[in-house]
Amino acid sequence: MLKSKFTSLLMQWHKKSNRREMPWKGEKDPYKIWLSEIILQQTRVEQGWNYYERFIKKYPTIQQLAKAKDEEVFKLWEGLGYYNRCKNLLITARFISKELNGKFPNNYDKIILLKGIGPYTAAAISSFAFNLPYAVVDGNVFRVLSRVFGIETAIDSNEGKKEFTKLADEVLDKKNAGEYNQAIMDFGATICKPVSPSCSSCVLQKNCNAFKEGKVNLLPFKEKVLQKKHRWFYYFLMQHDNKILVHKRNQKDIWENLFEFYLFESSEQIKWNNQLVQEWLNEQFAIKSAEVVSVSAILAQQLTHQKITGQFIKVNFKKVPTSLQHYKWLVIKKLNGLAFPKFINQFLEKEIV
DNA sequence: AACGCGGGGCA
DNA sequence: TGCCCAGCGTT
Repeated sequence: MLKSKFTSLLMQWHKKSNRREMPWKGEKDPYKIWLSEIILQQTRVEQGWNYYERFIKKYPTIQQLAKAKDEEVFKLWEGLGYYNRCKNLLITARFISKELNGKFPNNYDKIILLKGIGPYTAAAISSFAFNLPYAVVDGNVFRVLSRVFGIETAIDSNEGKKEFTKLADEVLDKKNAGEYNQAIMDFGATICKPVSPSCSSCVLQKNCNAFKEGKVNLLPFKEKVLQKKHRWFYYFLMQHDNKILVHKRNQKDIWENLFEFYLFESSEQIKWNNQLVQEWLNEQFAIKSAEVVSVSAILAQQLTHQKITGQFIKVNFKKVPTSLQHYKWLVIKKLNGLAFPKFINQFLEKEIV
């Protein structure tokens, strides 16, 4: 199909048939567009929707976000995943607030320099807020273009990224970049879906290479295979005097910047029981004044790249061992002010600590 | 250029 | 269970 025909058919579809409403659509405030785009990175619209509304309500301007405390913002981000987005959100809000006098950069080259903003987000902000001619390339765009034009280059290869970026730029409606970008993403999300796309009602069907060749379900093509790790996390809820031991994760690992309890990680399963816990405590902390309160059922969580299995073990110290004195002891009532990973929250929700 | 990073929804 | 989602930073 001619590239110009693709563009005009897509724009016609958008004007006539697309009724996908979202809180940030038609928004012109670059702060709100930026916030929505960060939230939506690798995240479904439905999943990010409420987070967006809570952020805008609590922080209506970038200056207010910039002034917020880290822990408060992470608490609001809790459960959304990819927590580096939240860290970079704060870095960029504070940078713009302090160094740019609160004014969001208004051109692509400056926007893409901001932390947490890559080619996709820079194109999205440039086109939606400033109607600049930059084409977004996200999962939807890879899928639509690979199918319509029958491109089999792997989208997770460097070559593929270049090729699709070039094509995306060629089919962009440069005078209506914002509208076009909305159109192709909505089209990918509602018609040209990953699984069971609506080819029978697709306005591009007659011109779609993948449909003609029967390759719809083979495109887009990926070459990398996901490797999954299995880890065992045993969390000890060390309690003493209405306080509990918490720790902010600070390694380059999952859940960085989130809180957790005292973690004992193992590469294989451990069959804990009261006696084993007691022995382990004696060995680890060389004290006998710890009482094993309870050992939870085995819980599991499936992440994209890892499977976490583990248990929660409550321990009551009559006296805090010296080796734990430099850890952070938090009043239990304040637990709900901290952001925890889902794995921990699924335990806390049904358990009164 | 390759790899690691969450959580949810769907077939 | 496996795949994908309005991707990005690090090494």
